[in-house]
Amino acid sequence: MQRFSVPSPSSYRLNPITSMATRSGSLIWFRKGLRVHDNPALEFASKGSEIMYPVFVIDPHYMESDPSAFSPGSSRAGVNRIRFLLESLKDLDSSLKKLGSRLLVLKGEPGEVLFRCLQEWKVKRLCFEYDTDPYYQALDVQVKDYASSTGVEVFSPVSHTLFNPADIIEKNGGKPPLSYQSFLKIAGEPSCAKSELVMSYFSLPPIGDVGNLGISEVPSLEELGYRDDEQADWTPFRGGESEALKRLTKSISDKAWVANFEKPKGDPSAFLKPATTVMSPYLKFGCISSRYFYQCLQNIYKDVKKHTSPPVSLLGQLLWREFFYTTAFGTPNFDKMKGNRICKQIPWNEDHAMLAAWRDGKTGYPWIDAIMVQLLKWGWMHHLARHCVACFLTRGDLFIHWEQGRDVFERLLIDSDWAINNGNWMWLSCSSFFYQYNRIYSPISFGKKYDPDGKYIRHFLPVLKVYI
DNA sequence: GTCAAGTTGGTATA
DNA sequence: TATACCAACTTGAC
Repeated sequence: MQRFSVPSPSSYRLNPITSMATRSGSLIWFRKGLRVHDNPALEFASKGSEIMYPVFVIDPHYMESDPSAFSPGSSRAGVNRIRFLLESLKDLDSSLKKLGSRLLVLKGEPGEVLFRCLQEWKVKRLCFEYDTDPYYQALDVQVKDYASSTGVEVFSPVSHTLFNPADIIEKNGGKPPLSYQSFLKIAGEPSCAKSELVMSYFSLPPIGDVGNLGISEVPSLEELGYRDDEQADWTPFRGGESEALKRLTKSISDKAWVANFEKPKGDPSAFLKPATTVMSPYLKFGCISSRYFYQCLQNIYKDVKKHTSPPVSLLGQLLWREFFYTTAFGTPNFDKMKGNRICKQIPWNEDHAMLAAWRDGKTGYPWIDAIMVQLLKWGWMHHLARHCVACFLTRGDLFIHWEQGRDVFERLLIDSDWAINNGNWMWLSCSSFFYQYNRIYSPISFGKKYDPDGKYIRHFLPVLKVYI
């Protein structure tokens, strides 16, 4: 069980630093974790290093425009998420510049680019946040092998999540808990509950000689091959750590709201002022630290007489994220029906025309179509709205494979997260975690309940304005 | 074997 | 407007 033996961040700190006399400096490789605050990889890279190379690698497959895709974007991501990522990188670059550093942007296949950097710059340390997604699990093995074979010390702390999923799986006897309540019991309190987080710096080490590796500034959308008129109604959510911290501060400024938050009671049709914090895209890219978010919530809970609890509370939402990260990490083929031991095997229908109608917001059910248009235009919709369209596509109405709905969400959501997206699609299709298939979200009455005047539907389906 | 499980719709009742 | 309750379901945890 090699993949579960990941040391905790604290044990890394105790390791002696083994530097080679001929090497100097460190390289911090940003992937997620696009922030300065509470970033242990950045902290370790900057400590005791005279020079530091902050690197982000643009993978053209992920970032560059693919005109053959079903919506504007790259082959793997919608343009809303690409833009969110670019904004996050610009903000990170600007924060680093204020501290005497900058973001070095390189283009190419990430592993190959990184090997070239390590060769050229002869750093003694490579630091990057540990990542449980299969893409990084595979890539990071190669990178770690390469680094250790060339005498580079690797520091890869767990800081994207509150818990190390491997720890929880180990505590549970080698398998992830499959119910939320048992997850809570096993997980207990995260270590960040009592630790102090490094939130800011006076300065960071300067960058060294970058050689001839094709370093650039953070590119614009146009430079990646997108036309600026490609999407008229952009997502209203701006990327970046600064925006994330502002949004968090504002979201939790109303202590009574935080204390009384109950996710199921939110209004999925509220779009001018969403019923939730909309912190998910910032958590996805690590523009905000989940551990800082956790501490902010605990400080508020301490100050109020009573507050809601998981699973429905705001803290409960952070823990849902941990739950899915843990089950995803401990389940082979988590993103597939076949070969996935926790997924019910269901003979789903093949229907490309219906799938396309669902995807493009053309089912004829205004409530369903408005939600899908919000997804296309904004890359975000309320959690319950996601439930409605996922139920509709799978067990509720069309009986189409959850993997096909998952693909559409994965591409279009600005907060698209591998573990959470796959977990929720299995949940909604009654393939795993939840099995009460007789509980169906009505594509008509559910919308009427929350949007009786059709304000939401009219906003995202303006063609209906004349009728309702 | 028993119990509990975040997030349904519809109806009855206060 | 809010709440209670029923119908009819499977599975994980213990």
